Amino acid sequence: MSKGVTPQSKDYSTWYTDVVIKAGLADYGPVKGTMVIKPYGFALWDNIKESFDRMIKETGHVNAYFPMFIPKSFFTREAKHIEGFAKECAIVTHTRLKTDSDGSLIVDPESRLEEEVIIRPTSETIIWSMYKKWIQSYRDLPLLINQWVNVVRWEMRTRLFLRTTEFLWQEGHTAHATAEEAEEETLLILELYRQLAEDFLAIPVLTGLKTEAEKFAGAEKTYCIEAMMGDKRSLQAGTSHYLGQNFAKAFDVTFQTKDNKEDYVYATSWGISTRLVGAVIMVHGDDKGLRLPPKIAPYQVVIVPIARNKDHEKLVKDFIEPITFGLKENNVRVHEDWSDNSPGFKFNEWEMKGAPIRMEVGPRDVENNQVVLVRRDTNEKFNIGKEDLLNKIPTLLDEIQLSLFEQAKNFRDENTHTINSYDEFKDIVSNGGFVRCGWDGDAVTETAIKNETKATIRCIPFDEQTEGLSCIYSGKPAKHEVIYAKAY
RNA sequence: CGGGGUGUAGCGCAGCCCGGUUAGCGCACCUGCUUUGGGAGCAGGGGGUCGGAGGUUCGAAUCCUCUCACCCCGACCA
Repeated sequence: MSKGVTPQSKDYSTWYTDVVIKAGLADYGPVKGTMVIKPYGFALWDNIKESFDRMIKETGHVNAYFPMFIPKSFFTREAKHIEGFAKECAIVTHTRLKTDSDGSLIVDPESRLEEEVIIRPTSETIIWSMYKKWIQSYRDLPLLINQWVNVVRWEMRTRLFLRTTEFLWQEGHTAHATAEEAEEETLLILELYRQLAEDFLAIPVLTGLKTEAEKFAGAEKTYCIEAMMGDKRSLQAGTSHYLGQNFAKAFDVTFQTKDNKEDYVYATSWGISTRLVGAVIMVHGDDKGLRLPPKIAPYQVVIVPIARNKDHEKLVKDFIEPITFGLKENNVRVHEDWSDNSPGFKFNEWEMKGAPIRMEVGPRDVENNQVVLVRRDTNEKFNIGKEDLLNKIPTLLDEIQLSLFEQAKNFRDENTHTINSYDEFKDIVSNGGFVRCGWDGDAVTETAIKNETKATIRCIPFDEQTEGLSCIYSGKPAKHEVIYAKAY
């Protein structure tokens, strides 16, 4: 195994894969497109999960579990929904294996299912089939259910965390008595996603609405958070859908209103996935590897002891012990690396793994009653007295969290352009970056631009300014100001 | 699904053209000693149905046929 990773400037996607593998986040599974999330990578997902789980519980949502197997017939109910997912479904057709006459293992043809079962690519259909049973009156509403599960979308090309055949996510599915309330819910969740991304993952995001072409199959409106990766391409980091009455009608979910009338239920659904781990890697990572925001880092402080002999070892160990204890008392996730590797190796290793703070402790430090701290975000290296540590570390972690966000935000802003001509547009888009420009609102224009440049409308931002703006392609008056970029 | 490529130790590869000792190298791994403030050194060691099947041959990693798998590039997706 070679040292280091392929530099970003040489080949960004190889850099990405190198980091994922060498930082020990994930590995390839035996079936094409599958991924094993290793403990260090899963810790990241666990932290994201815990944080968001807390947010939705504080806003009245509850967790449940629905089966991963969905009757095929459910998918025929909502026309656009089936159209959106038909091409990437895994289907269970048999329930048994048997040994053939020549000793090989085969699918038992006798075990063929009468109705095939679809492995969920998303759970709207099965959830709404159940909601039909659970909802009778306005008193049953709103119904605010979420689940943390795996889903399967059979993809042609895959990339670890960003696009895999099976991935983990949360999917929220809510039912409401009015359209207004459902829309409010959609936007509330979008705001929670924004907070999660910005305050927790230190990833600045644009919020806005997807165009008709880009919205979720079966939705009335799709809102999204959209982030710029280190190669200036865009990544959809979370989506929140207002479903109107589409699924209620497809699954015949009605309720009695206060004034004793019958109406279809209004719905939302929303999701974030393990793709967010990919976003963290690509937004913050550098040529040394990961740079993890402290709030998500499995270890916020990694202590590298330096000892030339057994005496030193004992000296350093005794010195570190109360530090580790004190940090843990202060809810700092700290790790002592006593592995057999050389200090130099450990420095590189923990830089690869993105630990926000490295603490070096050797005999010299013990003698001076101090330690050496190194910030992963700035490479800044400094000495600090032992007695100041417990105060300084939490502050420093906050600083790193903020500094990573600021760096990412500056990068995005520097690479976001407002432009006046289509030539300029093509130029910027081909070199990577966001373009903010006018769009006449016509799907034909959208498709034409996509075919000519491979860039898509990432979102119609909430803060759009259409006054005096004209369409970058057709020259007609702009219906919307939009963000264009090449996307993952 | 169209185009290109690769299968030899855990990983990365050489050997193949031109068949011939016991299939080799780097990294990783194991043991021991010396080391440790930016990827340590030396010595010893373990590990292979050469992707699979068939064929040619006295003899196949090497030549022929078939097959399987995976990777990269183009149309869809969180």
